[in-house]
Amino acid sequence: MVATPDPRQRAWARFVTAQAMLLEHIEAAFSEADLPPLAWYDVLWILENAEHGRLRMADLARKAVVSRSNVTRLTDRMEKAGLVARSDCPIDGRGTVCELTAKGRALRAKMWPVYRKQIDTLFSKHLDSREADLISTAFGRIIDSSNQRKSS
Amino acid sequence: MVATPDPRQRAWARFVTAQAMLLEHIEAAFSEADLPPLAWYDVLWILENAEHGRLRMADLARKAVVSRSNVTRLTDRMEKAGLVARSDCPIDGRGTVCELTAKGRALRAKMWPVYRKQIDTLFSKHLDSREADLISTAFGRIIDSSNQRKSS
DNA sequence: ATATTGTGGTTGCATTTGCAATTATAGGCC
DNA sequence: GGCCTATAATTGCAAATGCAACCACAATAT
Repeated sequence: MVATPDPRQRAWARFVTAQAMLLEHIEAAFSEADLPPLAWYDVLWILENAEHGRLRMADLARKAVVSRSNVTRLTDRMEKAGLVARSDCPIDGRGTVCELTAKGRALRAKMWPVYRKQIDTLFSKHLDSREADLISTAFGRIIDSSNQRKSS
Repeated sequence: MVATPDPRQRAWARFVTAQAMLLEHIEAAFSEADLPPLAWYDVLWILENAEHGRLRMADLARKAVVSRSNVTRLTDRMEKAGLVARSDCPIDGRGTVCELTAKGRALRAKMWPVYRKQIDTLFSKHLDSREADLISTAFGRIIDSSNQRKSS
């Protein structure tokens, strides 16, 4: 490996590499526990924290950072598995609301310990709380700025 | 959004979200410039920094953090595009070495300014050098530990 | 009211990915 | 040498993804 001169570029490179490596471990852990992939967890978690456990498709897509069509297919599968339910939006005839079911809630609760364990051993374990706070605030800035570019 | 109590878990959440958002922007930038996806850049860059611009398939897979079969397909496409060339490994009859071509080198050079611009505006711009260093070292630890888990 | 333009969501199709075989060779052991 | 197991890389097939249409309805203008 050649040294990247700029510390920010090195940070970027490690950021990308770490992400890829950790996701691999996490998906493997879910798979070994006969649980669905991380993307499902994300959707369940987002819905669980939304008002009444429901969200419009587009909002769900934005929060989960996936494309519209992708969230359609994702919820197709999850609906088939009984984890969410779709219904027409009462205030917008075009819209659809995606709602968490009790089964979905239960699955999220079941997935969390597996996920948490991976986060702890792969990630949290290697950070002191000062570092964690710094990473949070720095990435918070990055996310905000990236969000603003959405309009373009 | 509900507040995640543990600062490390919040850091994790933002880490994952930021990654997804930034990759979206970066892929879009490559696409708009009629350039191939980031995965190709990664392979080209890895080869360019390897001895003689060549690497065994398995090593390439490890460095690029992709599965074996995936790297096979990736190099299939890149070979078809004339960016890399495969040949039998002289010291291991099973092996294949993947070598960067002049065309591949040229494409990497052409992609870099586009990539760099995205890294700068989306990522580097929001970090001071102290933060960048901290992120580098923290993620360096995380990557090392994750690598050690590979053996299991 | 009617036309026009915009937005929400889904679908079709091509590309890409992941996983489980499969093939070919290496390396140790007898 | 012959046998057994392990490793390198590829392939087939199913699943997931991205993109460009597409349909239905909303919102605005006239």
